[in-house]
Amino acid sequence: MGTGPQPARRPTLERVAKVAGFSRATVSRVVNRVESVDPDIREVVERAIADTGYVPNRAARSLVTGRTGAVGLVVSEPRRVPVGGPLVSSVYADPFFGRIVSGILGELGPRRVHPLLIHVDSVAARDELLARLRQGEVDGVALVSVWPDDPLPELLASSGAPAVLFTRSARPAPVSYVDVGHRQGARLAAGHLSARGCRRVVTIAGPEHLPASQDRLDGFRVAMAGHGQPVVPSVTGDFTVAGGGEAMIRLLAQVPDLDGVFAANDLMAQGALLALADHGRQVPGEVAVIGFDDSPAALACRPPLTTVRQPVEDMAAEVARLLLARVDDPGLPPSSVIFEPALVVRESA
Amino acid sequence: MGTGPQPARRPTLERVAKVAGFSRATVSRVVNRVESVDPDIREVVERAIADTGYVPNRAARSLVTGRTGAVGLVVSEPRRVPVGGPLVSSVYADPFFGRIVSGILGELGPRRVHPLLIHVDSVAARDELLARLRQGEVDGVALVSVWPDDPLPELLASSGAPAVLFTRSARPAPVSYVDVGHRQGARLAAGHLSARGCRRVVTIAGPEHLPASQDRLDGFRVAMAGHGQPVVPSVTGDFTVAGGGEAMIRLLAQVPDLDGVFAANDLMAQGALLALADHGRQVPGEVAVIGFDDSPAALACRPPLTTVRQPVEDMAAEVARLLLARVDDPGLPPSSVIFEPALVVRESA
DNA sequence: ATGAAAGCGCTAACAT
DNA sequence: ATGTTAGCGCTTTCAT
Repeated sequence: MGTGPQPARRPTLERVAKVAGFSRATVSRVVNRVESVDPDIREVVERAIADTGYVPNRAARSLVTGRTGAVGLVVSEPRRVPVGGPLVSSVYADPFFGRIVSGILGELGPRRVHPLLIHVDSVAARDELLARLRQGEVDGVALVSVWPDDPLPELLASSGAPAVLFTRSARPAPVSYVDVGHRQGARLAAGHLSARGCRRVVTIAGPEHLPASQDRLDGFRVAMAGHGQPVVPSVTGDFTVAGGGEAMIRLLAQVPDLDGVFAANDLMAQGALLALADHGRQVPGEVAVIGFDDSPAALACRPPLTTVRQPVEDMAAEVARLLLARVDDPGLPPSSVIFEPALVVRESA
Repeated sequence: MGTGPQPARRPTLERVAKVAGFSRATVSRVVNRVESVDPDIREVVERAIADTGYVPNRAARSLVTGRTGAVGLVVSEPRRVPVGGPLVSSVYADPFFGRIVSGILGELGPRRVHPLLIHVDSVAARDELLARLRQGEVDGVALVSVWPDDPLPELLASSGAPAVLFTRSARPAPVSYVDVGHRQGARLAAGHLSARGCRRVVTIAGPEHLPASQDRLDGFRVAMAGHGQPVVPSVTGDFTVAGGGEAMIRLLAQVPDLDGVFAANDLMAQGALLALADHGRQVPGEVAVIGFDDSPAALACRPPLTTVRQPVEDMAAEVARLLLARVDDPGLPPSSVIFEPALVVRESA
């Protein structure tokens, strides 16, 4: 490799300009695809760029443009262990997170922007995020919050930085968000259970104060009332398999003759299925079970889980689109997109 | 609120200096915690920083220091759908990925560096990553590769940028990596199966050409030979539940009287369990099943899965430590850390 | 259409 | 111990 004795400094615009025989400004224009450049000159410059292996320096560009080309993918969640301890979070292990990452990456990748992963689990971390945002380290933020009553959406809104939430925030705030029709999904589940002839239906709700949990629960209750079951016993779970199992056991004790279960997510439905099997209940014969999400876990259940599908990847892609649009035009007003859920009938109900 | 469409310019060092009545250099020293600053002056400056709400501009700092404070978390995987199609990847939905993220975040967070998520699924994306690395957009890279014979480790090594791999690369390259004792884990599984009295054992291997798959398979075969079973029928799976189920069905057809199964990961073991149940085989009575990973899925299995535990979070944290050390001191030679696997006995074997 | 030159905000020599 | 100053590499008026 013909590199001289000089420490191999990366080629700069200056260098390319020298090689091409034109000014930095012209090379910059070519790099940034500005139209007004003579085709012949452009060609010469492009060759020089290729020859030198030039790549623009992000920091320098950032410094002048005020843009970084990176957005924050923020997961906001209360800390479970004392500060200083290891990071314990079930969010990342939940396939839901992975689906969000896939969707966001799919949309961001082609636009050449990458998400910076930021975990916010304390007030300090929150302040730091806000500071970084103000200071322009990221151009915007996609927020996934599982912190009940999370103040972050409001703070983001008042910071004025481009931000889009994955699911509505608990407290109303003027921020864009992408969500699924939780109530509608719950209604789908209620209708199916009811049509199957279930008359003593129960539900395993998600963590309290999370809008998604609340909406699924309310929606389900209202719909079941419409189907002639005015009271739906409910136990709160934590969106994990273990939590779903425990909730199911309590429900079984509370309503021994239950014949239908609606779990607020697939992982809890899976736990419910396991608990039901442990208690010798036949599914769907004696008890019908419906989950929510249509996560990969739904297929790993026995019997395969009937569930309310949430197009997470598409939703995440929409989050990315909305965010990018706001980074390009900060003046855009907040907007929201609600996706339709769909009932996926398998064997558990 | 009162904020105009123009984001108010952030306070700069200059401004803080003016407010404090000292020079930019002194303020910079305070910000960067340089010792040689008069305590009294430091206090004045600190108040000025608080009053102005100053936050250092990363880009400017980066431009002069050549550091960004961000590292790349790269997932390298061959593309499954044509370029232009959506991003289809099972990697992110695998709890394994989430555990890696948790581990890395836990180590990086306190050091205030954040991972930039980068998906590499084409030669173009690979070149871009390398360019970004050269150009200093990230200070280093943590690589998770599920691309058999991935050339990226070698390219990373020759790029000279700090890089650490999660698991050894297929082709030997002078790069640091963190891994688990695959052969040892496989040996543990073989020993347990054998001690239980299994005599017709089979294995569901991971994708070919991945060192991890190969090592688990070889290690298992060698160990079983030592236990008196010289030939271990094997079918290759793709690390998914569905893949494990299909492999199990083929194995059942091939070796109808099998009495033990070692799956190269928990997801495939889960699939195997499901298939076994569908075929009316009792686990662990008629067939004992052991997985690998000890992922959350292991507990969601029925019966709960006996498996070889891989301390993924700890390993990921070590990846982060090794990487950070190399960012701080680029002269450090490549090193590798191998974690010990452990047999976790539950009910499936 | 192209070039010259002025910074963007910061750190790090070098002076004092 | 503190201040002065010279850039880091780039985009962007403003001239030409």
